[in-house]
Amino acid sequence: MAETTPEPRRAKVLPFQPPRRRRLHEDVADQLRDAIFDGRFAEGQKLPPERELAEEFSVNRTSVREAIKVLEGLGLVAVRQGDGATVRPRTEASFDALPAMIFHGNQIHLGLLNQLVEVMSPMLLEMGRLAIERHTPKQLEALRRLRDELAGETDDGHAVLREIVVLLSDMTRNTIWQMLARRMRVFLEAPPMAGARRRHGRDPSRLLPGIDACLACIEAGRRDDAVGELQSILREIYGAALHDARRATNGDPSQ
Amino acid sequence: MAETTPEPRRAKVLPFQPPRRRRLHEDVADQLRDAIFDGRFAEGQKLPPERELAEEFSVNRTSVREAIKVLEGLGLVAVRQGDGATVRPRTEASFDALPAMIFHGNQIHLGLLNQLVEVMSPMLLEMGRLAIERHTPKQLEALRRLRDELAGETDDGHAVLREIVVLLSDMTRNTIWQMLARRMRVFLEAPPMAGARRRHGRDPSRLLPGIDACLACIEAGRRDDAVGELQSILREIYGAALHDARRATNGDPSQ
DNA sequence: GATTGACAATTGGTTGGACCAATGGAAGAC
DNA sequence: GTCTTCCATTGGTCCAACCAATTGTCAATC
Repeated sequence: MAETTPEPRRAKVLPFQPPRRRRLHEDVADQLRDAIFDGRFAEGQKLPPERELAEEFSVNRTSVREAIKVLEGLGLVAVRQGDGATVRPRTEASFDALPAMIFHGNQIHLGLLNQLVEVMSPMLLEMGRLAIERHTPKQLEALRRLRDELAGETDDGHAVLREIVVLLSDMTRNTIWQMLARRMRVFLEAPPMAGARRRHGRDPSRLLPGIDACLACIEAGRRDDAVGELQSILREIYGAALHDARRATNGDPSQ
Repeated sequence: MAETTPEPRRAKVLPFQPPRRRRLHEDVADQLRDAIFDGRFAEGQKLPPERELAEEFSVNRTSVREAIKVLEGLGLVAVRQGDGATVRPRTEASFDALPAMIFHGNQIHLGLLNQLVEVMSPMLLEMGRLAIERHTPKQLEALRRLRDELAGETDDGHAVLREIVVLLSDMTRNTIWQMLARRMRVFLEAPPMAGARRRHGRDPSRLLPGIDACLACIEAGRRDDAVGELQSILREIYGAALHDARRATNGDPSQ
């Protein structure tokens, strides 16, 4: 496991995605899901019978069933034997359905994204507060390493940022926060958001002064000040994200 | 739809549950899920092949596949063709898996429940803050009606409390909060939690003074004071819930 | 005429079996 | 040793059939 050459490790040229062979039912599920969000299947309305959908999609009924099972898991439809699959109210949906609700094709549902930020903003601040309160020296050291990585040459500063959020969640010693932080990556890595950031996003290294200030406060034992710095950083991040999203949907010239 | 007899509406004799015929794959999924949480399948370990599980459960391979699809949706396993289904780290799980993680058979995972309260406590307070800020007169009226329902004879005060939380989420005019509040019901209605409350729970009407105080502050336009009252109410609720849960797991004499 | 009960069509649930496709390790070639 | 080839394992898809719940219909009954 020990590197023979101590020189800085090679940065990945591109963030290649593993080819992840798409399964049929995933394709079917995505199309049905989008149809629901489009309103082509309204709340309370019934999906066509499985046998009919199978013919329409030109796949076996099995694949349609698996797709509907996914939608059921997302809380988008309720299935009853003898009856059919009924579209449930949007507010009953699972959080796992949120990315698809917000990122629609290449469009971004700005209203929902704003609402999400409104919810997550105080949440992340609270998470940071706990992290500052409970971290171990070893974790603080890891945080400093990530800070240095952000400062040095890195192929994807945004990825480092995500790592920082995950590390903060670990610092809270709270499993729920850990789950939350890890689930959040799904939003940040959603293609429309990642694309917008790639085209319009500012360099994450702009956050370094704030991070350094926050670290300094932590080391000095001034926790409240550290939380204040954290709040500034979060505001900056949210602002940038919303800005990128807005530009991505309102006529993007570079697209 | 108008009642011909204006007398108080009949209270349901029993909280009958619809028979909800259990589907095979749900049973299989539950057993596998519990096996994962028990540690019978550790992180990184592989589940037995579908064909083997089918034989073990004495069901068709299709049912096993649907069950595994559910686990995949919950983020508990990762499936790869040609390889198998690998158990993922607990922190990667979906929130939808949380109820099963916390309520295990008749036991309650007190540690996790505490962590959940730690996360939800500031969240709900923030939700209430928005509700107080943005509510419409009509919604406030609905809130007063729920308050009166809690004060009068009601068959299930806890159900009314849940209604109040949902109403508060609607007041925020934020879809994400609405989804959150509605998803939360799953936790509160989980059999072990509901049972503990039925056996040890105090009457929710004890919260009436706090609720009235909060309403008074809202009407007087003193929002900050209203939030303060809300905080007291939440603390009371959390305390009671944790108390009930503790008694439910630590040798319950009435059981 | 209203209610009840039997019936049939519709639709999801389950089964068994077959074959395709990706993975990973084992055997063999160099 | 290293690389390639091959094959057993395992998930993915398909097909055809039958079971089971739901719903509406319609005749029998009161």
